[in-house]
Amino acid sequence: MEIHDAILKSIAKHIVLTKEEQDYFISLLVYKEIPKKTTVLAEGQSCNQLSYIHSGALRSYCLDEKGKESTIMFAMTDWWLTDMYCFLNEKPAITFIETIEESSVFNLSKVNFDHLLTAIPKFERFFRILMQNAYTREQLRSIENLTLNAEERYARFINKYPHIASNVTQKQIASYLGITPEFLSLIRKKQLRDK
Amino acid sequence: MEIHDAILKSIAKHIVLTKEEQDYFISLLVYKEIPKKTTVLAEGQSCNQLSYIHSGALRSYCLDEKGKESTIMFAMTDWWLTDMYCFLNEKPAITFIETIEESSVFNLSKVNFDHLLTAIPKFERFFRILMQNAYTREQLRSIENLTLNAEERYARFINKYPHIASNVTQKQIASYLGITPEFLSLIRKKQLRDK
DNA sequence: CGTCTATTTGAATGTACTCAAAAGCGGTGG
DNA sequence: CCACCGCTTTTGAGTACATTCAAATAGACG
Repeated sequence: MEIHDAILKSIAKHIVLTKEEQDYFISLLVYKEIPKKTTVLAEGQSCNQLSYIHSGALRSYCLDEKGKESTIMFAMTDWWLTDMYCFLNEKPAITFIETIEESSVFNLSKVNFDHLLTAIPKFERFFRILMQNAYTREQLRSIENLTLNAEERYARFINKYPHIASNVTQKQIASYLGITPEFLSLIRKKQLRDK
Repeated sequence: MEIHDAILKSIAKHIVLTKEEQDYFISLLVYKEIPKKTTVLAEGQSCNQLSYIHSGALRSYCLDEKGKESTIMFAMTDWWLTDMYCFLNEKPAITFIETIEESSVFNLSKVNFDHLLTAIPKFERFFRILMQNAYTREQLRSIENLTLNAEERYARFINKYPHIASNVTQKQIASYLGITPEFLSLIRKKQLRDK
Protein backbone atom coordinates (compact mmCIF):
# COMPACT_ATOMS: atom_id res chain seq x y z
CA MET A 1 0.00 0.00 0.00
CA GLU A 2 1.64 3.15 -1.22
CA ILE A 3 0.69 6.67 -0.21
CA HIS A 4 -0.17 7.74 -3.78
CA ASP A 5 -2.60 4.88 -4.33
CA ALA A 6 -5.65 6.88 -3.25
CA ILE A 7 -5.05 9.85 -5.56
CA LEU A 8 -4.16 7.57 -8.49
CA LYS A 9 -7.26 5.49 -7.93
CA SER A 10 -9.36 8.63 -7.77
CA ILE A 11 -7.97 9.77 -11.10
CA ALA A 12 -8.39 6.34 -12.63
CA LYS A 13 -12.15 6.76 -12.27
CA HIS A 14 -12.02 9.17 -15.21
CA ILE A 15 -8.85 8.63 -17.20
CA VAL A 16 -6.38 5.79 -17.76
CA LEU A 17 -2.70 6.57 -17.19
CA THR A 18 0.39 4.56 -18.12
CA LYS A 19 2.93 3.81 -15.41
CA GLU A 20 5.20 6.57 -16.76
CA GLU A 21 2.38 9.10 -16.74
CA GLN A 22 1.52 8.14 -13.18
CA ASP A 23 5.13 8.65 -12.13
CA TYR A 24 5.34 12.00 -13.87
CA PHE A 25 2.11 13.15 -12.26
CA ILE A 26 3.29 12.07 -8.82
CA SER A 27 6.59 13.86 -9.32
CA LEU A 28 4.66 17.13 -9.55
CA LEU A 29 2.92 16.68 -6.20
CA VAL A 30 4.08 17.87 -2.80
CA TYR A 31 2.77 15.97 0.19
CA LYS A 32 1.92 17.97 3.28
CA GLU A 33 0.51 17.20 6.69
CA ILE A 34 -1.39 20.00 8.38
CA PRO A 35 -2.52 20.22 12.01
CA LYS A 36 -6.16 20.98 12.71
CA LYS A 37 -7.44 24.56 12.73
CA THR A 38 -4.57 25.75 10.58
CA THR A 39 -5.09 28.43 7.97
CA VAL A 40 -3.40 27.32 4.78
CA LEU A 41 -4.57 30.21 2.61
CA ALA A 42 -5.57 33.74 3.57
CA GLU A 43 -7.17 36.54 1.58
CA GLY A 44 -4.57 38.52 -0.35
CA GLN A 45 -1.99 35.73 -0.49
CA SER A 46 -1.05 34.28 -3.82
CA CYS A 47 -3.11 31.20 -4.42
CA ASN A 48 -0.82 29.00 -6.46
CA GLN A 49 -1.69 25.55 -5.14
CA LEU A 50 -4.44 23.13 -6.02
CA SER A 51 -4.83 20.61 -3.19
CA TYR A 52 -6.00 17.02 -3.31
CA ILE A 53 -7.21 16.04 0.15
CA HIS A 54 -5.59 12.74 1.04
CA SER A 55 -7.10 12.66 4.52
CA GLY A 56 -8.97 15.00 6.82
CA ALA A 57 -11.28 17.90 6.07
CA LEU A 58 -10.91 21.54 5.12
CA ARG A 59 -13.17 24.54 4.73
CA SER A 60 -12.98 27.55 2.46
CA TYR A 61 -14.73 30.78 3.33
CA CYS A 62 -14.74 34.47 2.60
CA LEU A 63 -15.29 37.60 4.66
CA ASP A 64 -17.44 40.56 3.65
CA GLU A 65 -16.79 44.22 4.55
CA LYS A 66 -18.59 43.79 7.88
CA GLY A 67 -16.44 40.79 8.78
CA LYS A 68 -19.25 38.32 8.22
CA GLU A 69 -17.99 34.88 7.30
CA SER A 70 -19.53 32.81 4.48
CA THR A 71 -18.49 29.21 4.01
CA ILE A 72 -17.90 28.53 0.33
CA MET A 73 -17.36 24.81 0.68
CA PHE A 74 -16.46 22.00 2.99
CA ALA A 75 -13.99 19.60 1.39
CA MET A 76 -13.39 16.08 2.63
CA THR A 77 -11.03 13.23 1.80
CA ASP A 78 -10.70 12.68 -1.97
CA TRP A 79 -11.89 16.20 -2.88
CA TRP A 80 -9.85 18.88 -4.64
CA LEU A 81 -9.74 22.33 -3.15
CA THR A 82 -8.37 25.79 -3.84
CA ASP A 83 -9.58 29.32 -4.40
CA MET A 84 -10.40 28.24 -7.95
CA TYR A 85 -10.93 31.65 -9.48
CA CYS A 86 -7.69 33.04 -8.11
CA PHE A 87 -5.71 29.88 -8.80
CA LEU A 88 -6.73 29.81 -12.45
CA ASN A 89 -6.36 33.52 -13.04
CA GLU A 90 -3.28 34.00 -10.86
CA LYS A 91 -4.94 36.66 -8.74
CA PRO A 92 -4.40 37.22 -5.00
CA ALA A 93 -6.75 35.00 -3.02
CA ILE A 94 -10.16 36.35 -2.10
CA THR A 95 -10.91 33.47 0.23
CA PHE A 96 -9.51 31.69 3.27
CA ILE A 97 -8.86 27.96 3.56
CA GLU A 98 -8.36 26.21 6.88
CA THR A 99 -8.23 22.66 8.17
CA ILE A 100 -11.20 21.49 10.21
CA GLU A 101 -9.26 18.51 11.52
CA GLU A 102 -5.73 17.18 11.10
CA SER A 103 -5.32 16.68 7.37
CA SER A 104 -2.89 15.61 4.69
CA VAL A 105 -2.88 16.92 1.14
CA PHE A 106 -1.04 16.66 -2.15
CA ASN A 107 -0.35 20.10 -3.51
CA LEU A 108 -0.08 20.78 -7.22
CA SER A 109 1.35 24.21 -8.00
CA LYS A 110 -0.12 26.35 -10.79
CA VAL A 111 3.12 26.00 -12.74
CA ASN A 112 2.99 22.22 -12.44
CA PHE A 113 -0.73 22.21 -13.17
CA ASP A 114 0.00 23.93 -16.48
CA HIS A 115 2.90 21.55 -17.21
CA LEU A 116 0.71 18.58 -16.44
CA LEU A 117 -2.01 19.65 -18.85
CA THR A 118 0.57 20.18 -21.60
CA ALA A 119 2.52 16.99 -20.95
CA ILE A 120 -0.50 14.71 -20.49
CA PRO A 121 -3.53 16.13 -22.31
CA LYS A 122 -5.67 13.39 -20.76
CA PHE A 123 -5.63 15.56 -17.66
CA GLU A 124 -7.61 18.15 -19.59
CA ARG A 125 -10.35 15.56 -19.62
CA PHE A 126 -9.91 14.79 -15.96
CA PHE A 127 -10.18 18.40 -14.92
CA ARG A 128 -13.02 19.03 -17.35
CA ILE A 129 -15.01 16.36 -15.55
CA LEU A 130 -13.96 17.75 -12.17
CA MET A 131 -15.07 21.25 -13.19
CA GLN A 132 -18.29 19.95 -14.71
CA ASN A 133 -19.22 18.26 -11.46
CA ALA A 134 -18.27 21.30 -9.45
CA TYR A 135 -20.35 23.49 -11.77
CA THR A 136 -23.50 21.41 -11.64
CA ARG A 137 -23.17 21.01 -7.87
CA GLU A 138 -22.79 24.75 -7.43
CA GLN A 139 -25.71 25.46 -9.74
CA LEU A 140 -27.88 23.21 -7.64
CA ARG A 141 -26.75 25.07 -4.53
CA SER A 142 -27.70 28.42 -6.06
CA ILE A 143 -31.16 27.17 -6.89
CA GLU A 144 -31.69 25.60 -3.49
CA ASN A 145 -30.63 28.84 -1.82
CA LEU A 146 -33.22 30.70 -3.86
CA THR A 147 -36.13 28.31 -3.54
CA LEU A 148 -35.83 26.79 -0.09
CA ASN A 149 -36.10 28.41 3.31
CA ALA A 150 -33.44 27.95 5.98
CA GLU A 151 -35.14 24.97 7.59
CA GLU A 152 -35.38 23.06 4.32
CA ARG A 153 -31.80 23.95 3.38
CA TYR A 154 -30.55 22.66 6.69
CA ALA A 155 -32.48 19.41 6.34
CA ARG A 156 -30.99 18.85 2.88
CA PHE A 157 -27.52 19.67 4.08
CA ILE A 158 -27.73 17.14 6.90
CA ASN A 159 -29.05 14.62 4.46
CA LYS A 160 -26.51 15.23 1.71
CA TYR A 161 -23.42 15.67 3.87
CA PRO A 162 -24.01 13.74 7.10
CA HIS A 163 -20.27 13.20 7.62
CA ILE A 164 -19.65 16.94 7.30
CA ALA A 165 -22.60 17.90 9.50
CA SER A 166 -21.27 15.77 12.32
CA ASN A 167 -17.72 17.15 12.13
CA VAL A 168 -18.11 20.90 11.93
CA THR A 169 -19.57 23.49 14.28
CA GLN A 170 -23.10 24.82 13.92
CA LYS A 171 -21.63 28.23 13.35
CA GLN A 172 -19.84 26.90 10.27
CA ILE A 173 -22.95 25.16 8.99
CA ALA A 174 -24.92 28.36 9.51
CA SER A 175 -22.34 30.29 7.48
CA TYR A 176 -22.64 27.70 4.69
CA LEU A 177 -26.43 27.98 4.70
CA GLY A 178 -26.31 31.77 4.82
CA ILE A 179 -28.08 32.16 8.17
CA THR A 180 -27.02 33.25 11.66
CA PRO A 181 -25.92 30.67 14.25
CA GLU A 182 -28.76 31.89 16.49
CA PHE A 183 -31.35 31.08 13.85
CA LEU A 184 -29.84 27.67 13.14
CA SER A 185 -30.12 26.95 16.84
CA LEU A 186 -33.84 27.78 16.68
CA ILE A 187 -34.31 25.53 13.65
CA ARG A 188 -32.67 22.62 15.44
CA LYS A 189 -34.87 23.10 18.48
CA LYS A 190 -37.94 23.17 16.26
CA GLN A 191 -36.90 20.00 14.44
CA LEU A 192 -36.35 18.14 17.73
CA ARG A 193 -39.78 19.23 18.94
CA ASP A 194 -41.49 18.27 15.65
CA LYS A 195 -40.43 14.65 15.51
CA MET B 1 -18.58 36.49 -43.89
CA GLU B 2 -19.67 32.98 -43.15
CA ILE B 3 -22.26 31.94 -40.61
CA HIS B 4 -19.82 29.78 -38.63
CA ASP B 5 -17.29 32.56 -38.18
CA ALA B 6 -18.65 33.65 -34.82
CA ILE B 7 -18.58 30.23 -33.20
CA LEU B 8 -15.12 29.47 -34.61
CA LYS B 9 -13.80 32.78 -33.41
CA SER B 10 -15.27 32.13 -29.99
CA ILE B 11 -13.48 28.78 -29.82
CA ALA B 12 -10.26 30.25 -31.13
CA LYS B 13 -10.02 32.30 -27.94
CA HIS B 14 -9.02 29.12 -26.14
CA ILE B 15 -7.75 26.53 -28.61
CA VAL B 16 -6.23 26.58 -32.09
CA LEU B 17 -7.87 24.36 -34.70
CA THR B 18 -6.62 23.32 -38.13
CA LYS B 19 -8.87 23.88 -41.12
CA GLU B 20 -9.78 20.16 -41.12
CA GLU B 21 -10.66 20.23 -37.44
CA GLN B 22 -12.81 23.29 -37.97
CA ASP B 23 -14.64 21.55 -40.79
CA TYR B 24 -15.18 18.42 -38.75
CA PHE B 25 -16.47 20.45 -35.80
CA ILE B 26 -18.86 22.38 -38.02
CA SER B 27 -20.13 19.15 -39.57
CA LEU B 28 -21.39 18.13 -36.12
CA LEU B 29 -23.49 21.25 -35.62
CA VAL B 30 -27.12 21.79 -36.53
CA TYR B 31 -28.21 25.35 -37.11
CA LYS B 32 -31.64 26.35 -35.88
CA GLU B 33 -33.68 29.53 -35.84
CA ILE B 34 -36.22 29.84 -33.07
CA PRO B 35 -39.05 32.38 -32.74
CA LYS B 36 -39.31 34.36 -29.53
CA LYS B 37 -41.08 32.93 -26.47
CA THR B 38 -40.57 29.37 -27.68
CA THR B 39 -39.86 26.57 -25.25
CA VAL B 40 -37.00 24.50 -26.63
CA LEU B 41 -36.62 22.17 -23.65
CA ALA B 42 -39.16 21.14 -21.03
CA GLU B 43 -38.81 19.21 -17.80
CA GLY B 44 -38.88 15.48 -18.38
CA GLN B 45 -37.74 15.63 -22.01
CA SER B 46 -34.44 14.11 -22.96
CA CYS B 47 -31.81 16.81 -22.92
CA ASN B 48 -29.41 15.70 -25.62
CA GLN B 49 -28.37 19.03 -27.11
CA LEU B 50 -25.76 21.56 -26.09
CA SER B 51 -26.53 24.89 -27.75
CA TYR B 52 -24.20 27.67 -28.82
CA ILE B 53 -26.20 30.88 -29.06
CA HIS B 54 -25.41 32.49 -32.38
CA SER B 55 -27.87 35.34 -31.88
CA GLY B 56 -30.65 36.25 -29.53
CA ALA B 57 -31.21 35.38 -25.88
CA LEU B 58 -32.54 32.41 -23.94
CA ARG B 59 -33.43 31.65 -20.37
CA SER B 60 -33.33 28.43 -18.38
CA TYR B 61 -35.46 27.94 -15.31
CA CYS B 62 -36.93 25.30 -13.06
CA LEU B 63 -40.22 24.88 -11.25
CA ASP B 64 -40.65 23.73 -7.66
CA GLU B 65 -43.58 21.66 -6.26
CA LYS B 66 -45.65 24.80 -5.72
CA GLY B 67 -45.12 25.92 -9.30
CA LYS B 68 -42.70 28.68 -8.34
CA GLU B 69 -40.28 29.52 -11.13
CA SER B 70 -36.54 30.05 -10.53
CA THR B 71 -34.37 31.38 -13.31
CA ILE B 72 -31.15 29.39 -13.46
CA MET B 73 -29.46 31.55 -16.08
CA PHE B 74 -29.93 34.04 -18.82
CA ALA B 75 -27.82 33.22 -21.87
CA MET B 76 -26.99 35.71 -24.57
CA THR B 77 -25.18 35.66 -27.89
CA ASP B 78 -21.91 33.69 -27.74
CA TRP B 79 -22.90 31.71 -24.63
CA TRP B 80 -23.38 27.94 -24.42
CA LEU B 81 -26.55 26.62 -22.86
CA THR B 82 -28.20 23.36 -21.88
CA ASP B 83 -29.48 21.58 -18.79
CA MET B 84 -25.85 20.70 -18.05
CA TYR B 85 -26.42 18.07 -15.41
CA CYS B 86 -28.94 16.18 -17.50
CA PHE B 87 -27.02 16.61 -20.74
CA LEU B 88 -23.84 15.17 -19.27
CA ASN B 89 -25.52 12.37 -17.37
CA GLU B 90 -28.15 11.60 -19.98
CA LYS B 91 -31.03 12.09 -17.55
CA PRO B 92 -34.45 13.55 -18.37
CA ALA B 93 -34.33 17.34 -18.12
CA ILE B 94 -35.15 18.94 -14.79
CA THR B 95 -35.25 22.43 -16.26
CA PHE B 96 -36.99 24.43 -18.96
CA ILE B 97 -35.28 26.47 -21.65
CA GLU B 98 -37.08 29.15 -23.66
CA THR B 99 -36.17 31.94 -26.04
CA ILE B 100 -36.55 35.47 -24.71
CA GLU B 101 -36.35 36.93 -28.20
CA GLU B 102 -35.97 35.52 -31.70
CA SER B 103 -32.76 33.49 -31.61
CA SER B 104 -30.50 31.27 -33.65
CA VAL B 105 -28.37 28.48 -32.23
CA PHE B 106 -25.95 25.76 -33.22
CA ASN B 107 -26.91 22.51 -31.57
CA LEU B 108 -24.34 19.86 -30.70
CA SER B 109 -25.93 16.54 -29.76
CA LYS B 110 -24.58 14.49 -26.84
CA VAL B 111 -23.46 11.80 -29.29
CA ASN B 112 -21.57 14.33 -31.37
CA PHE B 113 -20.22 16.02 -28.25
CA ASP B 114 -18.67 12.69 -27.23
CA HIS B 115 -17.36 12.10 -30.77
CA LEU B 116 -15.86 15.57 -30.84
CA LEU B 117 -13.97 15.07 -27.59
CA THR B 118 -12.57 11.78 -28.83
CA ALA B 119 -11.70 12.99 -32.31
CA ILE B 120 -10.19 16.33 -31.25
CA PRO B 121 -8.91 16.13 -27.67
CA LYS B 122 -8.18 19.85 -27.78
CA PHE B 123 -11.90 20.26 -27.18
CA GLU B 124 -11.40 18.71 -23.77
CA ARG B 125 -9.38 21.80 -23.02
CA PHE B 126 -11.98 24.09 -24.52
CA PHE B 127 -14.78 22.63 -22.46
CA ARG B 128 -12.62 22.47 -19.36
CA ILE B 129 -12.16 26.22 -19.60
CA LEU B 130 -15.86 26.70 -20.31
CA MET B 131 -16.79 24.61 -17.26
CA GLN B 132 -14.18 26.35 -15.11
CA ASN B 133 -15.66 29.72 -15.93
CA ALA B 134 -19.17 28.47 -15.36
CA TYR B 135 -18.10 27.01 -12.03
CA THR B 136 -16.40 30.11 -10.68
CA ARG B 137 -19.28 32.28 -11.89
CA GLU B 138 -21.81 30.06 -10.17
CA GLN B 139 -19.76 29.96 -6.98
CA LEU B 140 -19.74 33.73 -6.91
CA ARG B 141 -23.50 33.71 -7.38
CA SER B 142 -23.95 31.37 -4.41
CA ILE B 143 -21.86 33.61 -2.20
CA GLU B 144 -23.62 36.76 -3.31
CA ASN B 145 -26.96 35.14 -2.61
CA LEU B 146 -25.82 34.36 0.90
CA THR B 147 -24.14 37.64 1.79
CA LEU B 148 -26.15 40.30 0.00
CA ASN B 149 -29.74 41.38 0.49
CA ALA B 150 -32.17 41.67 -2.40
CA GLU B 151 -31.46 45.33 -3.05
CA GLU B 152 -27.71 44.78 -3.33
CA ARG B 153 -28.17 41.70 -5.50
CA TYR B 154 -30.39 43.66 -7.86
CA ALA B 155 -27.88 46.50 -8.08
CA ARG B 156 -25.08 44.07 -8.95
CA PHE B 157 -27.23 42.28 -11.48
CA ILE B 158 -28.04 45.53 -13.29
CA ASN B 159 -24.39 46.43 -13.20
CA LYS B 160 -23.04 43.07 -14.36
CA TYR B 161 -25.65 42.30 -17.01
CA PRO B 162 -27.07 45.60 -18.25
CA HIS B 163 -27.94 44.11 -21.64
CA ILE B 164 -29.90 41.34 -19.95
CA ALA B 165 -31.61 43.65 -17.48
CA SER B 166 -32.96 45.77 -20.29
CA ASN B 167 -34.29 42.84 -22.30
CA VAL B 168 -36.15 40.68 -19.84
CA THR B 169 -39.18 41.26 -17.65
CA GLN B 170 -38.92 42.23 -14.00
CA LYS B 171 -40.68 39.03 -13.15
CA GLN B 172 -37.82 37.08 -14.73
CA ILE B 173 -35.18 39.16 -12.98
CA ALA B 174 -36.99 38.61 -9.68
CA SER B 175 -36.96 34.86 -10.26
CA TYR B 176 -33.21 35.02 -10.96
CA LEU B 177 -32.58 36.99 -7.77
CA GLY B 178 -34.84 34.71 -5.73
CA ILE B 179 -37.39 37.36 -4.75
CA THR B 180 -41.02 38.05 -5.65
CA PRO B 181 -41.87 40.45 -8.48
CA GLU B 182 -43.78 42.56 -5.94
CA PHE B 183 -40.70 43.00 -3.82
CA LEU B 184 -38.52 43.85 -6.83
CA SER B 185 -41.03 46.53 -7.73
CA LEU B 186 -40.60 48.01 -4.24
CA ILE B 187 -36.82 47.93 -4.56
CA ARG B 188 -36.96 49.79 -7.86
CA LYS B 189 -39.22 52.45 -6.41
CA LYS B 190 -36.86 52.88 -3.47
CA GLN B 191 -33.82 53.19 -5.75
CA LEU B 192 -35.53 55.84 -7.87
CA ARG B 193 -36.39 57.81 -4.74
CA ASP B 194 -32.88 57.47 -3.26
CA LYS B 195 -30.92 58.96 -6.14
C1' DC C 1 -9.53 25.41 37.08
C1' DG C 2 -10.05 29.27 34.17
C1' DT C 3 -10.56 31.17 29.63
C1' DC C 4 -12.34 31.33 25.21
C1' DT C 5 -15.62 30.19 21.98
C1' DA C 6 -19.92 27.93 20.68
C1' DT C 7 -24.64 27.45 21.64
C1' DT C 8 -29.07 28.68 23.54
C1' DT C 9 -32.72 31.81 24.77
C1' DG C 10 -35.52 35.94 24.35
C1' DA C 11 -37.13 40.54 22.90
C1' DA C 12 -37.27 43.88 19.43
C1' DT C 13 -36.57 44.81 14.61
C1' DG C 14 -35.94 44.38 9.70
C1' DT C 15 -36.39 41.96 5.43
C1' DA C 16 -39.13 39.70 2.28
C1' DC C 17 -43.59 37.20 1.32
C1' DT C 18 -48.69 36.53 0.58
C1' DC C 19 -52.86 37.98 -1.00
C1' DA C 20 -55.76 41.20 -3.15
C1' DA C 21 -56.74 44.83 -6.13
C1' DA C 22 -55.71 48.39 -9.41
C1' DA C 23 -53.10 50.27 -13.14
C1' DG C 24 -50.22 49.69 -17.28
C1' DC C 25 -48.98 47.58 -21.57
C1' DG C 26 -48.67 44.69 -25.70
C1' DG C 27 -50.82 41.93 -28.86
C1' DT C 28 -54.94 40.31 -31.35
C1' DG C 29 -59.26 40.30 -33.61
C1' DG C 30 -63.19 42.69 -35.07
C1' DC D 1 -58.09 51.82 -35.44
C1' DC D 2 -59.95 50.66 -31.35
C1' DA D 3 -61.56 47.52 -27.81
C1' DC D 4 -60.56 43.83 -25.30
C1' DC D 5 -57.75 40.19 -23.26
C1' DG D 6 -54.02 38.45 -20.76
C1' DC D 7 -49.98 39.29 -18.49
C1' DT D 8 -46.83 42.41 -16.01
C1' DT D 9 -46.15 45.89 -12.75
C1' DT D 10 -47.52 48.69 -8.90
C1' DT D 11 -49.52 49.54 -4.41
C1' DG D 12 -50.96 48.35 0.23
C1' DA D 13 -52.10 45.71 4.37
C1' DG D 14 -51.04 41.96 7.10
C1' DT D 15 -47.83 38.15 8.08
C1' DA D 16 -43.83 35.06 8.15
C1' DC D 17 -39.07 34.42 8.07
C1' DA D 18 -34.69 35.72 9.67
C1' DT D 19 -31.58 39.18 12.01
C1' DT D 20 -29.62 41.95 15.76
C1' DC D 21 -28.29 42.57 20.28
C1' DA D 22 -27.77 41.07 24.88
C1' DA D 23 -27.28 37.78 28.31
C1' DA D 24 -27.02 33.16 30.15
C1' DT D 25 -25.30 28.43 29.61
C1' DA D 26 -22.50 24.83 27.91
C1' DG D 27 -18.24 22.81 25.97
C1' DA D 28 -13.44 22.55 24.57
C1' DC D 29 -8.82 23.17 25.55
C1' DG D 30 -4.64 24.45 27.76
